[in-house]
Amino acid sequence: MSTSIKDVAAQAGVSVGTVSNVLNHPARVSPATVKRVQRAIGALGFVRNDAARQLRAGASRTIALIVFDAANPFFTDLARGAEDAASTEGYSVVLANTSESDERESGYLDLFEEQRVRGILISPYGDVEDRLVALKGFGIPSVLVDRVSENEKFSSVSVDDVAGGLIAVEHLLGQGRRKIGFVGGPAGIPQVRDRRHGAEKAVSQTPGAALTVFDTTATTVLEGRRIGEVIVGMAPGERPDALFAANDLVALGLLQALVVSGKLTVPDDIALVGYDDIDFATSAIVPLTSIRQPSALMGETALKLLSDEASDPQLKPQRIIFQPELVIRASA
Amino acid sequence: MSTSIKDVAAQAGVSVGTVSNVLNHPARVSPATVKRVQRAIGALGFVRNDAARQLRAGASRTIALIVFDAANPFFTDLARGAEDAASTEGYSVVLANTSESDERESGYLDLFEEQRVRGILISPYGDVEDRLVALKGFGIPSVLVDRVSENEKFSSVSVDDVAGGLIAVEHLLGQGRRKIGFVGGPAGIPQVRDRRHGAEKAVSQTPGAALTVFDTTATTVLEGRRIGEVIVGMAPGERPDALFAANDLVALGLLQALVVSGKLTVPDDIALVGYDDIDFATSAIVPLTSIRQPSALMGETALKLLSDEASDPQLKPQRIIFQPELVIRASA
DNA sequence: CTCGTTTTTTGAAACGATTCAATGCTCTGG
DNA sequence: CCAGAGCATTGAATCGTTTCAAAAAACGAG
Repeated sequence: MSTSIKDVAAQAGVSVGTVSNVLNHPARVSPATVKRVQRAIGALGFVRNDAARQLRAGASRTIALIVFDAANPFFTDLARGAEDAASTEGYSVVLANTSESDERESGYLDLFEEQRVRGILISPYGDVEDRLVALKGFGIPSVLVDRVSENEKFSSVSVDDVAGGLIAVEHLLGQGRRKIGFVGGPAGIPQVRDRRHGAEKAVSQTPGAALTVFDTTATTVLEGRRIGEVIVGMAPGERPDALFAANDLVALGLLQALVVSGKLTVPDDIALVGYDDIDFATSAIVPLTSIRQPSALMGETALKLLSDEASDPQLKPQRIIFQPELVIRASA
Repeated sequence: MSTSIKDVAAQAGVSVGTVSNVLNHPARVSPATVKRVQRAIGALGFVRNDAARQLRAGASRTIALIVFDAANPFFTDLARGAEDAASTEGYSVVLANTSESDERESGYLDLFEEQRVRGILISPYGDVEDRLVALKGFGIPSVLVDRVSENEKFSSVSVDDVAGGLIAVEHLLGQGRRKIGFVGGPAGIPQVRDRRHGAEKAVSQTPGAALTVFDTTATTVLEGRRIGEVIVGMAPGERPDALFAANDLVALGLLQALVVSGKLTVPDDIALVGYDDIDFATSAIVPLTSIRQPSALMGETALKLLSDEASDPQLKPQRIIFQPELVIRASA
């Protein structure tokens, strides 16, 4: 049906081996022949059949990136970093969004296993480490992103959330605030837990400082608003003079509730620090001080680790932990 | 290296043809044999090699979705719709994000052509119709999303943005507002142009109504804020009593500027309608009245069209246009 | 002009599945 | 007991590349 390498060979008057060499190792072929073959390719509109190539060559040039929430700006930034790195290394990245479904996550793992992708970048949703071990045995390496490997079997790229919580609250303490509120939850989420631990650590190092925890059922704008209203309703003596939110969505919700009330100003009455430094943080009513994670760099790094592991499967797993960074704006 | 269908056949004591039938046409094989083969598959940890399958069978079960901004909630919703539909039709969807780069868009088209994907869902960024025509001749159909096909060669799924503009402004007029402001730009973007045309149409149908256009350089929160400050600074007599924003980001920016000024209230002094109904619209300071596009449904529909076209290439292109819907909240 | 070396080209053998005509087997009815 | 129908199974051919040992061609030195 479609033109194959054989047709190209006939058209150019060379053997199929030569055409293949033009495609994959041009240096081995004389310049004149290269030109002739390329002309034939152009004339016939030949497109290499990747399935056949992969079947024979064994390895694909595709890397899969599996995330559980493609809508989260953090992941889209990370994806962009991975794509950039991939294109310089000669790989292509395809994205799979599992929409927080175990079933779909496992379905995509099946798909990519059948496709024999070169490697998998994954921010796991369900419990997939066993599955990834099997894939590794099968010759498909993985690198975890935004999550460290529990059994040390995989390389991972993540951020030190304890440090993030620490610098956020240290910043608030440094401005003389003493009654700190931590807003976030549920406590089961590793990221939330770590950020809170960092906050507790900072408070415990400063005499006279205290931390109150406001638990949320999710890290959303709505939950932030709910807590914000609670705080507005508190007696002035009880009320925190600074808030650290588990992420920027929660922080934006808090901000809205405080501003709308008309009773409290940010940062004069209450200072506020968020987490993630999403685009919206800059353009909030009061531009938000936040903790930035190097999302694109994380994607880039993860891809490089994966690429290294793909070329040398013996490589032992590396754990890379980035340090977050405080971005000071108007809210604290 | 890894186990092949041949190993499974040996283990189960059947021929390779039978193993293949178990995998693809279980009905043709006796139940006892199916069971025996499946046991062998399990014991050996066999995973079908998709490259070999595709090489022989000709067609892949993968559909590519190419978008130029994976961070836009509209596209992530659309992707979710497409994925849902795909899984019921037995396809898998992989995402490619071109990040508004012509070069990358064309690179992904190359990749998917080599991979012989079953079809392509694309929200084009650059000028790729010629490229898509070539792909079609090659046996790979495409369906355009959120953009109609200029040359009628492709099926498309989009939204009637003129109608969207019309119902938005009719709603404002219905509340007695007469001095309408349209905020959006640049005028070159098809979506912006159409929404504005709809607004003009509504105004022209109502005696005494007038439309002022506030041009923006991009549809962002920042630009919305900028215009919002301009409007706050206008003399009360000149000032619009209602605003229609080209999208929700602009609307949120406007809202922030108006609220922060403390001089104007929404919706009493100025009513406000946005477009897209993004998640943030609900949780804005004043919950935003907006125009909703059925993004997930659009993805679902596009995938079905593509699936139909994949099974019958003769099918003539269909143009499906959804009607947008007014979602009334507090801002107008 | 010849011999040895290097560069270029050749072509057949994989890769691992699917397909399909051919064969083997099991019933059923006469 | 046999012919014929209907299932189940077989296995060789095939898809379009890449690979690599071997052949051919080109080149240089003596």
